[in-house]
Amino acid sequence: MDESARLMTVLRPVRAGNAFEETVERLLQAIKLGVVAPGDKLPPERELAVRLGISRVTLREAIRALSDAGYLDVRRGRYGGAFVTYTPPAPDAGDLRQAVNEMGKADLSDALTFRLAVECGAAEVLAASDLTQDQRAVLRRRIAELNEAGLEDYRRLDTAFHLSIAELTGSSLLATTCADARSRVSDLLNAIPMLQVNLDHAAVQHQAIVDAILAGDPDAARRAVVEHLEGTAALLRAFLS
Amino acid sequence: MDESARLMTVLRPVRAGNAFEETVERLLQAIKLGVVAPGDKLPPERELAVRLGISRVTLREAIRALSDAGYLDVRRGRYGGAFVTYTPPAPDAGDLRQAVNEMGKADLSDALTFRLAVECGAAEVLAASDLTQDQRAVLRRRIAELNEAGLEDYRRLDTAFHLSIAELTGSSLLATTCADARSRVSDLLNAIPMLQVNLDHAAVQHQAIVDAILAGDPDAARRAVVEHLEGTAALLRAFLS
DNA sequence: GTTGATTGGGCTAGTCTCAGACCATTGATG
DNA sequence: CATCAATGGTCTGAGACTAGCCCAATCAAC
Repeated sequence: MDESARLMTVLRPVRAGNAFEETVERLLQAIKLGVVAPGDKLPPERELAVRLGISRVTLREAIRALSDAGYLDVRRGRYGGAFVTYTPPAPDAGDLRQAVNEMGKADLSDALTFRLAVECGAAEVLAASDLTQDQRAVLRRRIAELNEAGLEDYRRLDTAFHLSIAELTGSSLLATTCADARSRVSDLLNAIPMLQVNLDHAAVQHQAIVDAILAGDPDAARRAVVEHLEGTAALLRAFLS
Repeated sequence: MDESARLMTVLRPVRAGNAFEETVERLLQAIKLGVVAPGDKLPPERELAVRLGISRVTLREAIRALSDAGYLDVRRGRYGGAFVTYTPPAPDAGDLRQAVNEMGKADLSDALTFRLAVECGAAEVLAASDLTQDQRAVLRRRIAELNEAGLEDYRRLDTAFHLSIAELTGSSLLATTCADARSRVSDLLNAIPMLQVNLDHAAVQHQAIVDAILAGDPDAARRAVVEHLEGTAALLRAFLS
């Protein structure tokens, strides 16, 4: 509202924390989004440090912290590495209520709005572009994998499906932003009980999104994404005490 | 496409540069987006350092660099400060061609896609929400100011109009993201000659966006934003040699 | 077994960044 | 013209971060 709202927006902190903290956060994002699946290992420290643009010392501190916290199992020697041991906790309504309230009303609303906007934008952009057969195949494969998934893999493959939409636009900025938006609510989504009724609904909605994109209909894509995301968003908002 | 596309997305550099570089970038964003207008001054160093979450020493190095580069005029003593001296260079087709090609085809496409997605998303979210009278008034005021602007202030007020849409959603994440998207193409936009015919078109398109938002029609809002942004996007793409 | 490639573990010297204190300049105000 | 509050300018010691190097453990291949 205020004329100086833009000052707050642009002159915000340059860094979200020190290198160690930001690295922990990033690795946690990779783990929780299932980018490295349980049982898989992170890239070797030397390579990972280069990718993340930090020193190996700092990376090792972050890995150590995640290892201590039970997310990783680090093994030495050839064929060793940092193996992901984390599996999402079983959904629990009590945990959900607690997590939602820990986050705070304003932050939750911010995150949900953000996610809605960027995922809608990504789906629309994709629906508006001329898709190659390969791109169409990726979408179809992701949704097929998701539909065949057991409860074990559902969250990870759901994430993979959603992020694929942004990735297929070819914009890495958009892909990064959608991944960020998803990770801000991933703990909450994981705590939502997975009832068969809801999974069936989600499957129909996922199909509607894909159909709209493949049909090249941005308006339909937007509506499908809104319907899909608003369902969980309304549920989460209801948990605010 | 690749299964490991997500690895590239998530395990990207934790930091875009050192504290000095990131601070210069941020101040430049504030200046080029017109968050601090020419002739205005930045907040006092002590306050700004706290806002940016960096030490005064680092902030001063960044200010010094921008002062040396001619963006700021630093004056000591009471009522002193770092005054913005930068005014966007006169639009020039040659500069534009050069700037577009310096940026590279992939990055330009990425930035344009990103901006399209997030601005569409923001407009849709805003159109889908119940707007207060205050919010409606802000939108109307911004577009009125823009329509009355001289060539001098046009770019700054155009930016203000676009960013207001994201700000009005109440999501600071979304506002930040839109500001980032805009600043990635601001140099290019500034180099586009401002022909009266184009300004007239833009005014009509701006009005269409506001009308759709005020009418609560997300689909119409999306179409209006797409039409508005695709115009300049197509122009920029055409400049790729 | 022995070897060798790959990987995590650890050390050091140097640079970047910070917090806090103090100095220098300016100009409105009395 | 003297005062003084606000602001930029400067210094210092401590801690964070880095690059580069070498050590230690592991295990497939020979």
